[in-house]
Amino acid sequence: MARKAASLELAVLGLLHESPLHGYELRKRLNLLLGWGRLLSYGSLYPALKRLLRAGWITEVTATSPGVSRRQRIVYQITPAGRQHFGEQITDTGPSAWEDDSFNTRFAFFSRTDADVRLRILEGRLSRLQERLDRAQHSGRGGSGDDRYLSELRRHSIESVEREVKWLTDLINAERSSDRSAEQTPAATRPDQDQSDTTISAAPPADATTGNTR
Amino acid sequence: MARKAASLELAVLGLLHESPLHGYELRKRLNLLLGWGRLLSYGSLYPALKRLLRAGWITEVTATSPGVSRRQRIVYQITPAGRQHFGEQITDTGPSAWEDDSFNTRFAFFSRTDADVRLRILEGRLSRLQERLDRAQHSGRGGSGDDRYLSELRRHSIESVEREVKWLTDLINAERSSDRSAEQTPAATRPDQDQSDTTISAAPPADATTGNTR
DNA sequence: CCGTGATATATCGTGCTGATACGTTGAGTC
DNA sequence: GACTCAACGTATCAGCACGATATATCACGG
Repeated sequence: MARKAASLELAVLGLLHESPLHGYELRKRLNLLLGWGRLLSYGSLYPALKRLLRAGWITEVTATSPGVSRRQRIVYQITPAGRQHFGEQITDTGPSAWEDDSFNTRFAFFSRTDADVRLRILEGRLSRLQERLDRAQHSGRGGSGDDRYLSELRRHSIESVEREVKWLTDLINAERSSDRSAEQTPAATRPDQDQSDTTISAAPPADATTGNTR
Repeated sequence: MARKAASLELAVLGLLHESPLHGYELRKRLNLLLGWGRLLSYGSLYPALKRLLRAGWITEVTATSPGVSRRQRIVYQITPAGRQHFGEQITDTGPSAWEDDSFNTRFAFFSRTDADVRLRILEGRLSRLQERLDRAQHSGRGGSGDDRYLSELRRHSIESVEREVKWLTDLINAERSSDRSAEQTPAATRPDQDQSDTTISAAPPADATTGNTR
């Protein structure tokens, strides 16, 4: 249960891993890190922080002003147990590491992840997207035959997923190269100035899509 | 309240507008129509149907077998009041018609929508996406400075939104053309065989994305 | 006939989302 | 110095989505 909850908690631990933060700042960073669309609400953040407190992964400290302001703020810190938990979770390639939220969170902390784990996660994500693509293409026209707008919507959705697939494929190739040749460029290494690539393009979480979701 | 709920109800009314359906079939079609990612669960569908029943927009009929099977099925039909409500909602360019779910639902029923309303919806959606783009580009590097993976994630997210923007722009131009020249090709009219277009590309709901969302 | 898988209806717990409330701090401005 | 206003900051609530699960019927093959 709580797939999304788990990835939110993981993201919080990841941010606190670097430095202690208070709620407001935490929300801003989370919104930058994940979620370019709808923003994370306090109604999700605070309950998540409480769960983390209960589990002993973080502690809270009431701090009084950093320099000028004497405004009270509640600062959250990660505990050693929390660091350990974060390490286990980020490494865990268990079921569900390829879902939208979970994948994004893990990807955001890739620089703290081992190369082999990175590869496993990228490949898992890739196969998950390919499944979506198959389902979408297989369904063909869905019920309503020849509606122009509907088929345009579908075309665009499929193209989006294809773009996403291409992105992952490039990342995987980059990982493999840097894996073989010592430990060089870890990231994307976009082929060239790109533009006018003959291959297909794919895109984001099918859900959202111009497509999507919802 | 209930942005998502409202768009789900609208989608159900839109499907029932064509023909009566039972729950199982309704779910399948909704999953084709919207949501290429996570599928709609009965835990959302049945409560939505109950809300629609309570409001008097649909009625349920227990049907016994279409041909061979004498299995009981509960078939839902739209009422005249439901048709009217659907017409009002689909035309309503009120606040919130540009959100991910809401926009997708409305777009899916574009062929039953007047040309001027289509344009208003597309333009509203466009400006909403442009806002996202501005926010994302403005934020620049968000806190963590130079993380290779993080910046790659951001780059891809932004590209996705740009692709989405381009899609909408093309659609709007197509609408304007067909608007001026009588009432011809309503849909996309992709420029040519496409591929290797020199312009930038944009994409789906920032949320999902490789970026993403949600 | 018995198992398997698609069809079909329904509910429950967990917790996300958007709205809202309330209070503080700092900067501008007249 | 008093006023306004936006950003900061913590917190809660109603409504509802989601995933899991329970139950049952039907078609088909072995």
